Amino acid sequence: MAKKITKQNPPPLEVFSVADRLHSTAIHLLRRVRKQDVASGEGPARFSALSVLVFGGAKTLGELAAAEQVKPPTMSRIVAGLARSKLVEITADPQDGRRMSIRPTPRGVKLLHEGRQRRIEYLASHLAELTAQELAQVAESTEILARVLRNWT
Amino acid sequence: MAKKITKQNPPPLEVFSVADRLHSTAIHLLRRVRKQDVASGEGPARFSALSVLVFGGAKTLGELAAAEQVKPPTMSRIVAGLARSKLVEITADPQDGRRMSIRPTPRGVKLLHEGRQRRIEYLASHLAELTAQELAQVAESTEILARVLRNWT
DNA sequence: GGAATATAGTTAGCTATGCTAACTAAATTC
DNA sequence: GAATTTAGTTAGCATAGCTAACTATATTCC
Repeated sequence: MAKKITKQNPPPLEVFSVADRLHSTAIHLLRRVRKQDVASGEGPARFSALSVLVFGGAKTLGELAAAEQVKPPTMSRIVAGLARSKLVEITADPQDGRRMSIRPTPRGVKLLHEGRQRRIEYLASHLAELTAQELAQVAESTEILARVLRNWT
Repeated sequence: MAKKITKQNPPPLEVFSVADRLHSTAIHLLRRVRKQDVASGEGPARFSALSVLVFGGAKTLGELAAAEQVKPPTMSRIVAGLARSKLVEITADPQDGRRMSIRPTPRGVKLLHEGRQRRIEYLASHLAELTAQELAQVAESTEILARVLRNWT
């Protein structure tokens, strides 16, 4: 197993510097890309929730809230907005009358893919200035961070 | 000079895949870290604007809005909030009565540094699970992306 | 079986952040 | 000195986050 730096040995200064720059870079990257999402008529929170449904299948409201790291009332409103735009449909759980099953409509799937396409094309057009090597580095680093996020408490 | 992929040759599929995962990872990373910022009593937009002032010195409202990529009315309200909390002070420009000069107060500088510390410690505590090699990879990739952002139109 | 408790979601109401449209006030141009 | 431009504000709308308090259904426990 690879050597791991754990919380028992406090992290070296280098980690703080990386954390700081990573944070600032992530903020400014998203601030730009977010505007593309808004062009679809749905805000980023709705978009992100819809993408969980499209790629992860039907979910209850609580599961969606947990996946998106927001509280149930917040997700309740996001889902209400998606339902109003007919991007998701909601059915009652026959086993448990308190639960709802939320699933994307064909319209929802279509809108997600279009928005995703628009956003990715925008980001990709800027990543296109990178060399193949740099792109590979960004790709690898993204996977590393995605793993950190999965282990996040 | 290294081979560059330019907009003249459309980007390969790989770029889209990286763009997509980068976007999703950035969203989820920030969603977690944002909660630490809120713990300081000021929201992320105020925090970010304050950091521009602390590291970049006094600015007019328009300059701040441009730096933060928001419209003037939005920045007007952010600055009003910072002023209400006595984190910035505002003086009129003696040369041009329409312009305002916004600068951080000592209290603002202190709060920024504390919040930054808290947020960075939080992020760093999770980056601490990485090996030195992985951390270096994330660091390098962050610099690459920061460069892309600087060149962004 | 029925009361107490736990769980899933909603409603109400607050704050913050984004926008556009329309305004005020100061500076500049003609 | 009138017209225009520029800097910032105000008003009003929508999204998105929260907590507190509510409803309705399930479960537990006597």
